Amino acid sequence: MTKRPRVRFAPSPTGGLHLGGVRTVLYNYLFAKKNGGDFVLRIEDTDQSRYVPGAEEYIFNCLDWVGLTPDESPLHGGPFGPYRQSERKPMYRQYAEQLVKAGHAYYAFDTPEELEKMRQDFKTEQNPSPQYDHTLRMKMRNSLSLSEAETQQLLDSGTRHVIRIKMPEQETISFTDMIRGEVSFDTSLVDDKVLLKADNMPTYHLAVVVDDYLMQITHAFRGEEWLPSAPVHILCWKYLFGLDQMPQWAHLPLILGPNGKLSKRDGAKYGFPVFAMNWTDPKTNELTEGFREKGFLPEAFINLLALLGWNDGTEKEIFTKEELINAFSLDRVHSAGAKFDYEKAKWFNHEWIKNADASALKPVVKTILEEKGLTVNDEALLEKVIGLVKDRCTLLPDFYEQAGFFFQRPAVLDTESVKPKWNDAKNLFFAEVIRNFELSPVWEAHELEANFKEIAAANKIKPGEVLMPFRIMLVGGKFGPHVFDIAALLGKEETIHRIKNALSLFA
RNA sequence: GGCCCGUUCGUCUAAGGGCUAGGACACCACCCUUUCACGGUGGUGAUACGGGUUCGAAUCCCGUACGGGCUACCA
Repeated sequence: MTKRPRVRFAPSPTGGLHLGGVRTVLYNYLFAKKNGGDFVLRIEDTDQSRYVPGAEEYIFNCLDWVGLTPDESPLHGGPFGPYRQSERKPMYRQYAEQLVKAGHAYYAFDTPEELEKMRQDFKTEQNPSPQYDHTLRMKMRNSLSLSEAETQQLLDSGTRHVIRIKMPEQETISFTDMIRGEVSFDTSLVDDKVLLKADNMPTYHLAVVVDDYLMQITHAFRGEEWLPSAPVHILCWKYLFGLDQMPQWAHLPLILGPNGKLSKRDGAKYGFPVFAMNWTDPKTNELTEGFREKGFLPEAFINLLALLGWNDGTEKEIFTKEELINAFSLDRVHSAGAKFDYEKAKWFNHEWIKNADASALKPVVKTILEEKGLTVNDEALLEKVIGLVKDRCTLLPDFYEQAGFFFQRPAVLDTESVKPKWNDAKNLFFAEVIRNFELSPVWEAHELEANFKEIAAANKIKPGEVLMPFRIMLVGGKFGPHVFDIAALLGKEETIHRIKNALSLFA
């Protein structure tokens, strides 16, 4: 009986894909998959002046990276195409005309200059931004204020014009939002929004209802910033297709930055990514950093986004995509905006790295090490190294700091931490360690540690005095996993080489 | 200015009339660790305010304050 759910994400390809955008995709996707429905991606490219080359492809790459693949899209096709609004251009005018004929919309001939003049002329302290609404429309040049003959004449002569919705004067529009419940608006306070632009492209307001209808969308999710224009869309639905055809709406809470709606500026200012992946503005060449390049795992990214405004009612916080699909429900989405906390975001990533199998991490870690100029030719070693250090990596590039010394001898050693307390006894001790290691038949961490400590005891040296120098010999500084684990993985030859080399520097 | 939405630790949140208001991040302390992390234990820390309704309100209602969004031939 109930229709198969169809949801859609409708970005405009004007730049990088924002955190909030990805979360909207995610909630759409989760809802669709949870309820056995379809997830449609539609490109809202009705503003030709804002066309940005590469932005659409970028969006697809982002979705690919996070693994939220649409069932229908300009790229994947589907039975309701085309999925790019610019390619649907011829469809829209008839609906706008239909509204004019029914008396719900009208032609408006005002030029941008005239509109600007109106805004200036009627601007007062009480009303800083005058609207093109029922109080003003008879003072403007449109098919309501002009005679039929004048209107026809303007139309016939090909005068540039738009079609505006005629908002009723005394009506209350209300609907039930899936997240915030009953919401209502007084139509006398809403302006006569443009539905069809002078270039025959629809505005968002017309396009969203026409396309949602034509694409048989059952549930429409979007950011809360759209709430104020909901009455326009609802009226269009009512006049064009009937309210019983209208999808159910859910206005998602906003993701906030330190001051208001999170913007890419916030990212630059406070040092965290806002876009899913790196985005370079083709005009300015300005690069905005993305979560992927910052070193986030896509699974972690999805996970942290899901929990920004939603929870399953338990204390569980780490979810795989499948678990999210299973647990997701819109009525557990918060209605209040959520401030983005980068520290918590990093914690999610750390959890995912810690819990990941070393083998699963191997390809991406290898890429990172190689990008930093290291050569990795022993895959088995790499896997062991990852297993050893992943607990201390929060972001993927941390693997370079934590594991780089396995693949490259440390360029500089922290000799200052050793030299002041260095003496002949230690020299002799390490000489003996070298002899012992050279003869050691087995090369294994516990064995090495036992031998090391035996030699220390025999030389009346406390292990604590030589452990740190040993570490610095191998890794260059005071960091890394257990020294003997490091030595074990480094191998006999390399370990001894590093001891000898360091000895010459410490003396 | 107008309209709309919102308000529980610094942050993300749980608790849909009945508990010492719970968890997580961050922070602090201790333990583990002869490095740094991981891990473990504990701690600091919140119902914006004022009125109702009720035997009883974080929870329901009203007002105030504060925050956010919108107010384009942009989405």
